[in-house]
This record gives sequence, structure tokens and C-alpha cells, in this order.
Amino acid sequence: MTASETRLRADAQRNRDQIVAAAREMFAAAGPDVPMEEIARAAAVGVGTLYRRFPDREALIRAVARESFAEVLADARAAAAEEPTAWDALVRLVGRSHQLQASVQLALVSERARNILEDDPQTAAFRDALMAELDAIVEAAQAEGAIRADVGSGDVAILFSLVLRQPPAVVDPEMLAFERAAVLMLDGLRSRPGTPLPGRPITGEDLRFG
Amino acid sequence: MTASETRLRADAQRNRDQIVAAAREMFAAAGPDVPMEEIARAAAVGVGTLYRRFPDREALIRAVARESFAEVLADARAAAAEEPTAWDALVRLVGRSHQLQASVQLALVSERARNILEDDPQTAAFRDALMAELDAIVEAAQAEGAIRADVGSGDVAILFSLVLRQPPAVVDPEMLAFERAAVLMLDGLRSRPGTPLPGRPITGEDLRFG
Amino acid sequence: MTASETRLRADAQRNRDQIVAAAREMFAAAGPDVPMEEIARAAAVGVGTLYRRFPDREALIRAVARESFAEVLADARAAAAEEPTAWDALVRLVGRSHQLQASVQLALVSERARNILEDDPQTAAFRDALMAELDAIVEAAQAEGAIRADVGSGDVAILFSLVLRQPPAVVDPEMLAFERAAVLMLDGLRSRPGTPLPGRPITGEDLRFG
Amino acid sequence: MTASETRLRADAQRNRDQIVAAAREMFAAAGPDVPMEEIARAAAVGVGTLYRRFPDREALIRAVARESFAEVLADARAAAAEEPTAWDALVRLVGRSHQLQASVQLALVSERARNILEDDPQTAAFRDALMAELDAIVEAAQAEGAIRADVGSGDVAILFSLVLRQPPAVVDPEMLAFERAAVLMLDGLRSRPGTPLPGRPITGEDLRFG
DNA sequence: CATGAATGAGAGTTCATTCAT
DNA sequence: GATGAATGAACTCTCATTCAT
Repeated sequence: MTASETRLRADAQRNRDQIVAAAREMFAAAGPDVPMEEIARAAAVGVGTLYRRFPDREALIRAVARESFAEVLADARAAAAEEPTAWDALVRLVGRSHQLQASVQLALVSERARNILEDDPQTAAFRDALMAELDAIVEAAQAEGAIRADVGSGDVAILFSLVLRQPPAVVDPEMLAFERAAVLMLDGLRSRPGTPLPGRPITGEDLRFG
Repeated sequence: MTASETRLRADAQRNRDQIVAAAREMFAAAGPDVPMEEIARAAAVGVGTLYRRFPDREALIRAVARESFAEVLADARAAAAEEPTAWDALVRLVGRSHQLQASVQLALVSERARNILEDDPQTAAFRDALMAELDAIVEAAQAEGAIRADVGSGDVAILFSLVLRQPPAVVDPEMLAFERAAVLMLDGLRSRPGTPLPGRPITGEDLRFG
Repeated sequence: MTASETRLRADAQRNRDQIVAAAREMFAAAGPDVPMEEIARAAAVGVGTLYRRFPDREALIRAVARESFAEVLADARAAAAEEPTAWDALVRLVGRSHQLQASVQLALVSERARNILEDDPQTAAFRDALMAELDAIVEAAQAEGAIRADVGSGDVAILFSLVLRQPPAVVDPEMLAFERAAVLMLDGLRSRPGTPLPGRPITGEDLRFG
Repeated sequence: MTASETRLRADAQRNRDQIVAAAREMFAAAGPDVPMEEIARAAAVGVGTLYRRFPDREALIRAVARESFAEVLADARAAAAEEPTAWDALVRLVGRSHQLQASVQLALVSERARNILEDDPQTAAFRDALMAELDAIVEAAQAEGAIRADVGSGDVAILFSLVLRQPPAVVDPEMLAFERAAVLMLDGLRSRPGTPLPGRPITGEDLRFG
């Protein structure tokens, strides 16, 4: 999708997609240090092919992050457009946990990945767009009176990032533990006489730098 | 302190302590894969000494986890004993975030560490004791009418584990972002007409197995 | 031009020529191990094309060496025919340093290339013809009384090969360092009461085998 | 011998020496790209040991070059001190061809090695000392009337570097081909009505930079 | 006991060569 | 015929672990 990437041959494109998909899963499952060879195997290609497409691990991480971010962004826009209220949009976004994981993993959890993505303009662009979307939703939700006025979109983003991290996998999914946690967090955001918060609302801007 | 470890000579004990302390910091800072040699260097001992005390990396991880868990457990007991209400005890526990991090990191975040600790009876014992303590606190808080009745101590543990993970380090600490998130979560637990939760309360028992 | 190479289509021939020319430059500049892909790129063809024409690196090395030797041979013949004295022919040959480099590089400096060329009859034929030419020139120069009688054409060839190797590139070309070295060596060959030489004259024959 | 290298344990020192010796031979025989594993095998150590002592190939190249240069320098000083005339000292130096090879190989022939050594202050220091020694010898030889006045020590260094390069190995050593070439070159330097040289004498200074 | 040297397996990366388009 | 994609072997370098000093 980059300007600098000319159209690939059909089979090459298929391989590329398989690689990114495999990497995405393996990064989510085992962190950004999984052996390249395993990623290649999972994508059913040789290592050489992987390296032809992505000069090094960093390039692959960037590619995965971009794709993930793009999906999340699309999701956020769809939620804002389709849900009747901003609050409903927020609820829907949290519900997407599974799809958000890979990106959140990479973007926020791993030290290494963070450093890499920090310098990637494309990722930065996606993140900015995503924060802009969230800004709008949060503001609208506050106008609706649905969530407390003393939080900013940065606060919401952080809460989201917390619930959406790779679940410890220690809990039986049938137990809906994370769904419950999400509801509890949303309830904490609700517009009601709550405990006063320390500091000042965290904005999207506040999350821009490390 | 293990039964299997006979009393060490004073200097040997000092070495052991330095090693665990160094390992704890480095695990927290750089994950459970930091080179053993670096840990040794940080502890000002040779690798040989490290290996004499801990036969392999797993043993070291277990030792660090045990120590961290022991501190958290002591903390929880102190909170229960010293705070006027169970709710205050909960608030105090969340506030301890910084001290909890290392253990939570190891115990919950890293896939690898999780697998190792899963089979360690000592760690299991600490975890059980900790969950028992939390059970009591949560129950008392519910009796006080401080938190909603439809949550279990497992729900609370999960919420805690979420806020206590290694913070993304992307946010200026002056901004108090994590303190704010903690308050929002606690507010979600408050006894008030909240959104109905899916599933059933998660108990401490529910967290026992993967 | 080989018997085994049937006449190529015009464009194929152009490709072949570009490849050899590119290889020649890159071998001279970066040794006989330059990536095949880079040679292909420099020749503005795909690797596949390169491999269609030259089954492997050795074949390409041979082709470059043959072409270079052919040029040197032509040069030597022209010098012998056109210069008034044999001595002048020798001087002119040394002066050709630049054009000789690529071939000398490949033929004499790189261990690997030497081994490859050793078994190539075409290269051997060129070398033999070249030595024959040099034989004649040296003999004539001795008859002229221009150079000492106690050297053979093999001695002269070795001296030439020394000055003609890839210059260390450490010296400013404006300084004429290699031109000066060439003159000094030629002066050493001059017919004058010189230091007696050890051993016996080296002939062209003597250089035939490794 | 570096200030930064604390005294090694006896066995470690022995290994280190074996490694440098092995590397020296293999570099001379097969260029600066020989597989590290082969060097290790030749030195009868594991690769790990090699890498513990020399963090990467460049460090090893530097070590070999330093050692070689040091020997050459000692040799030059001894020659200047022990030989009756400066001319004899020059003759003796050229005769050392075999011992000079490795250093000359590394320092002057391989593009790669040159780049590495260019930035190494120790190597630079050795080279400067060596050039100073040669300066003195050449000047003395000119005062003796033994060599022509229109050459500088840089000219002599270049001539030396030419004869001392790795001999093509194509010639039977019994034939004394290189000894003969050396004599021819020395004869070219002799003080006699010779061909006028182009440019101006090359000094040691002139060789300092690329 | 402590130390740090040595080992060797394995991960990342490059490139010659083959082959589908 | 030409192209550039894919493969896999080879090489460099790192690090857990063992062992001589």
C-alpha cells in the first residue's frame, strides 16, 4: 500500500499477504521476537522470501502494525457512523477486543516494537487519525451526557489499551472475564457522581510523545 | 529460604540477594530474556556464581517471582489489617502499583514466565494465599456496601492485573494517567446501579488454571 | 564467439555484451565476489537473463577474462608492429596499465579466479599467445641491446604484473606514483652493469603452471 | 598489548595468540573474508572463543594488522641499526618479503581491510613509525650515493609494496622469480644516469591519506 | 566458593541459483 | 526469451550453560 511499493505479481502478493498474516498471529502469540524462520514456515514460504519482501524484522513489524492500525481505524469510523449514539460506538469499540489485540500488542506493549513504530511516519499517521476519531466520539458522548466530563480521549484510549492487551490466557474464555472487565471499566466512565480524578483530562495530544 | 536450600554463608547470602535484586530489576526493565551475563554483571558477580545459586534461568525467574509475590502478599495483609474499611484496603492496594509491577510482569505478562511459574508449587502457594486475602477483602467490601455485589474477587484481581501492567511508558508520568485509570476502574466497581455484567462473578478459584 | 555459442539474436547479443561489460567493471571495482544480482542490475537485465547466458559465476569470470586477455593481446601485437623499437613497445605496454588492470586482476590476483581460469583452455590459449608475443618483444629488445641479457620474458611478465595490479588507491593519482614505479622498474631492466640476478632467466614456459 | 586489555589468564592468552596466528595465515592465504569458523578451527578453538576475544571480524583484522606491522617495524629498525650501509638495510628489508606479506596483504591489497585499518589509530601509529624509519634509511642511502636522488621514501615504499604482495603462486618458488624481481627493482633505484621520472618525489607524507 | 573462559547450538541475514510467470 | 520471485545453504554473531583455574 506504500507509494514506494510497485504492484506485485499475483503470487508475490499472495505470499506477502500470507507473511503479514502469519507474522501478525505469531507476534500476538509470542511477542515481537519470534524466530523469522517460524514466521516463514507459518506463512508457508522460505526465509529468503520473507527477507526479500521485508528487509529486516523491523520492516515486518511496521507492516503488521500498519495493517492492524488501519483495521482498527476503519472499525472506529464505522462505529461512529453506524451506531445511534456515541456511547454505543464506544461500547462497540471495546467489544472488538479480539481484532484490536495484535495492533495494541505491537504498538503499546513491547518496548522494542514501540521504538520501531515511533519513527514510522505511516504508523504515526494512522495513530493520529485514530485519535482524532476517538476525540470526536468522546466529545460527542460527553455532549450526550453519557460519560463523565472530567475525562479526555486520552484517558479513554488508555483504558481501552488496558483491557485490550493480550489476555493472560489464564482464564477460561467461557467465563467472559474480559467482557466483564470491559463493562466495569465502561461503568467507571459513566456520567455519575464519581470519585474526583487526580490531574487533568488526558487528551489525544498527550499520548503523542514518549 | 526454601527447605531445600541450606543456610548460606554470610557472603554467599549477600551474593544471592544481589542476584535476585538485580534480576528483578532487569526482568522488569527488559523482559525475562535478558542475558544471564548482564544480570550477573549488574549483581557484581561472575556468571559462574549466578549459576551455582540458580541452576538455570527458570530457577532465577521462580526466585524473583516468589519474592515479588511474597511482598505483595505482605502488603495485602497489612492493608487489610491497617485500613479502616475494606474499600480503603482495596484503594491502597491499587496504589501500590509500582511495587507490584515486577511480579505482575513476570507472573502475567510474559508467556514464558507464565509457563514456568505454572508448575512451581511455591509460587502457586503464594498466589493462593494472595487470592484468599483478596477474597476476604472483596467480601468485606461488599458487606460494607462499598462495591457492587455482582463481582467476585477474580474480577477484582483481573482488573488489578490490568492497571498494574508495565505502563506503556508513552505517557508523561506527571500526567498521572495510570492513577486516573485506577480511579476510573475503582469507580466501575462501586456499588451503584451499574450496567448488568455478562456471565457470573469470577472467583479466585476460577483463576487457578490456564 | 565460442564454437559452442550459436549466433545470438541482436538483442540477446546486446544483453550479453552489457553483462560482460558490467561484470568487468564490477569485478575490477569490487573483486570477483560481487553479488550476481548487482551485476545484473548494472547491466540493466534481470538475474534470470544473466544466468541464461552464463550458467554460473565461473562462466562469467571466464568470459570477462577472455575478453580482457584478447584486448591485451591485440594491444601487444599493435605495439610490436607499430613502435619503432622493441624497447618502445615495452614502454608502451606498461603505459597501458589502466586497460590491463581488469584482466590482471582476475587472472593473477584473486585466488579464486586463478583456479577457475587455470582450467579454461580458451584463457590458456590467450595467455600462450600473449607470452609468445612478449617473448618476441623481449628477445628483440635484447638484440637491440636495450635490456639486460640475463632476464627472460617471464621475468618481464612478472614485473609487469606487479606494477599493473590494482593500485592501492591510497595515493593521489596526480602524484603519478605508479607511472614513476613503472619507470623505475624499466630502468632496472635496462642494459647496464647491474646487480647479478639469482637463479636463471624466467621464460614464458616457466609461467605456464601453478 | 593494548592498554585497554587487562592481563589475560595464561590459557586465554595462549588461545588469543593461536587465534591471531591462525587468522594471519588464513587472511594471507584466502583473503579477509575467510569464514570465522575456519579460523577458529585452525586455531583449535570454538567460534565463541574467537568472538569473545574479538567482537567481530574487523577487530580480528585490526589485531592481525597491528601485529604484522609491529614485526615489520622491528625488522626495519634492526636493519637500520645492524647493516653497515643504508643500502644494505634496504636490500635486507626487501629480502624479508615473506614476513611482510601478511601485513602488506591486509594493509594494502584488500579494499575492505584498508577501510577498516584506515580508522584504526594503532595501525596508523605503526605505519607512521614505519614510514619515519624508511625516510631515514632512504635519506641515508641517498647521502651514501647508493640510490638516485630523484626518489622519495614514498616511491620506495610503493615499490616495496609491489614486490611484496602475495605472489601469484603461479611460479615455482625454486625459480626465485620474486627474488629476481626484487633485484631488478633495486637496480632501478640505483644511482646511475636513469630515465627521468615524471612528477616529483613521493614522500612518506604523500602516502598518509587516500 | 568464585571467577570468567570456552563451547556450541541457533537466530538473523545474504546470495547463488532455480523456476514460475 | 526475459523477468524477478522463491528457495535454502552458508555465514556471522549471540548467549545459555559448563568447566578449568
